[in-house]
Amino acid sequence: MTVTIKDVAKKANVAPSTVSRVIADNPSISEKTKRRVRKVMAELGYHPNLNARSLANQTTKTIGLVMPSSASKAFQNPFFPEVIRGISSFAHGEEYSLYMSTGETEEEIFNGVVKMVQGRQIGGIILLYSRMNDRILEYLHRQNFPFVLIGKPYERKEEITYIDNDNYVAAREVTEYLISLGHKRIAFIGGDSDLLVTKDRLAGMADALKLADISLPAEYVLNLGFLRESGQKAVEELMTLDAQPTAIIATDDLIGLGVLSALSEKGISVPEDISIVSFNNVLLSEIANPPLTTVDVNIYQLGYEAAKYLVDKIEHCETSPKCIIIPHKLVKRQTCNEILK
Amino acid sequence: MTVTIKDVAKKANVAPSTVSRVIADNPSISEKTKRRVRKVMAELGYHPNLNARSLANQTTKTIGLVMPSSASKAFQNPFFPEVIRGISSFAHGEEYSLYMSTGETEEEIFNGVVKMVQGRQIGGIILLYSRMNDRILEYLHRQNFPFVLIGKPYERKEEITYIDNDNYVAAREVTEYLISLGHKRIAFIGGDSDLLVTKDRLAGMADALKLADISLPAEYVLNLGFLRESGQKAVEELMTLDAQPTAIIATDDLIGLGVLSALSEKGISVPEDISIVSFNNVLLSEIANPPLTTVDVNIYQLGYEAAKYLVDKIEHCETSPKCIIIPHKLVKRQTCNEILK
DNA sequence: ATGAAAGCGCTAACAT
DNA sequence: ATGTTAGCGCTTTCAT
Repeated sequence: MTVTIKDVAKKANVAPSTVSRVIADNPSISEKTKRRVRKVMAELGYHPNLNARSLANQTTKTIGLVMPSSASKAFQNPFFPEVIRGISSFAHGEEYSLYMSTGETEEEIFNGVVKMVQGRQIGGIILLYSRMNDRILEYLHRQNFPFVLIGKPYERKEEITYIDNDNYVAAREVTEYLISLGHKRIAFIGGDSDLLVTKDRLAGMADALKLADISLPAEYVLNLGFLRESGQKAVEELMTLDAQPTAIIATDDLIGLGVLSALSEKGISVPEDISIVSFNNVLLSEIANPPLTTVDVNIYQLGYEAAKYLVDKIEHCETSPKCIIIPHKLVKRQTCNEILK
Repeated sequence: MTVTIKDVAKKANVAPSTVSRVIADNPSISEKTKRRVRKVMAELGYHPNLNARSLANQTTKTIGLVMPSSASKAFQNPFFPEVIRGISSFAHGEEYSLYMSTGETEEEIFNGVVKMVQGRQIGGIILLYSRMNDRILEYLHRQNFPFVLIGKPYERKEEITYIDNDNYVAAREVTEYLISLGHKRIAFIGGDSDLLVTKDRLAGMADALKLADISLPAEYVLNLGFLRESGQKAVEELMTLDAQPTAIIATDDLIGLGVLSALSEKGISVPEDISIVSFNNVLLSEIANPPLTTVDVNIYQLGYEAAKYLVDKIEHCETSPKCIIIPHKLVKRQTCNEILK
């Protein structure tokens, strides 16, 4: 039924191995037979069975993707499509495809990873998030299976290849910017507190503040998850304070949006009454109303480089771990005002 | 190095075929040996090589996903993560995984599809978009390869299984709602005009208008792609008109957001000066400022059902094409006002 | 209830 | 430069 390498071989009067070599463009086959074989392949509509190939040579040109538990709606964050676009773009150039397992809980996801690793379905893995004490990361590292991390490893930084922004510096810059505008009461709204981005950005902010001799009261630091409610709840809490902040740093555009909308519901105007800076520069931060001032972290690039270094690892057995830092850039739009007093 | 079925067989003192049967939970193996074999599998940390399995039995539990050309940033629309979440959820229950090829241009995507189909990497395909004259759809249909469509086929409706909303009715309802609020000058901003959703929604709106004896001038119908600019440009055009619309129907929340922000830039307030309804009820429509009145099309459900019917097709050779309509619901938030005059 | 053996479609020594 | 052959790890008749 399906046309195999044998059919091609027969029709082209060569051995199956020759056909195989033609597919691999092996230099030891004469141009003449190559042409002939290729012609037959086209005529017959031959396409290699990739399972058979993978089985025979113990490799597969596919990359596994691991997202944070999709049950958590974090997945709705446009960050992910965008990293994937970056990954996909590099992958395509190298003829790699992408594979996703389908768990929802942490346990299921872990099992999915084991299954695709041991089941030999993928040649390497990209972790699209980074959190503390990650079981999956532990497993991959122990297995010595090729993987790269988007974000920063919690421990063993020297043994793991990861692609990240300099979130510490980015947050520092953002804070300094706010300070330069005259802000002294600056609040921080983060995503999940076990995510490393959250930690790094908070650290950067705290240091910038300290350097400027500005205090960061505990009530100004909120970690409420990555979603809308995060922004909403944060605003509730912040606004009951005696000393209300004049500026807010949100670790994610989605949170920034939530803050924006919560503020507007309360009749507080941005940037007149309060300034906001968020992170990521997702498409919709520009559509926001008013458009968000945000740190462009080059999401696409994060994905692209991740794929690149992973393929490197897979194909060239590139084993020495690397740390790749993608540049960021503050995009000033309309949510920050100077404070005069 | 890797532990195979033979290793297990040896250690459990049975034949490889027996192990294979244990994996398949074949009833003709005694519970006793099943237990024994399973124990050995656990001890050895055995995991089946899925390539080998696929090769041997010519099936594979993975679903291919096809998105619209990711070069077009349509992919940034949170619609996709959400459908995928739905797909993933059902798929997981059936132990299916997901596979994506990585093309960017139409041509590349098409080749990717052929490769995964002929390469026997996937057992079926879900098309996450539906447009006119789609080459991929043609191909799959001709090959008689199991696939389902999210959206509506342009032709041969009776031969294709598709999951869709009743976009025509939804648009009618939305329009009637607007009419009931007193609006008579209603504009339509659609995504790509060769997408079938756009057509259906426009048709529904047009009919509702006709029924109410309200005209729909050509200048009121804009199709400018799915993105932010779409909303922006549309507002530009609409606002130069002599008879400016008092309400806008946008076929997508992202467009709705764009409109919102463009309007606010011009100092036009929503819903006081102009009303907006959009479609999809993506997470961020709720975060919008003001929160968007939108049609919840149950994106997750679209994905879930798509996966369900695809698996049905694959496993039970369910061949008779079906049309599944997912219910929609108008979610009234804060972008529509009554018009008094 | 279990084993032996052939074969899925391909690659990779090893020959020639 | 090309053919022969033996697997890759699994499933599945066909025996027993």
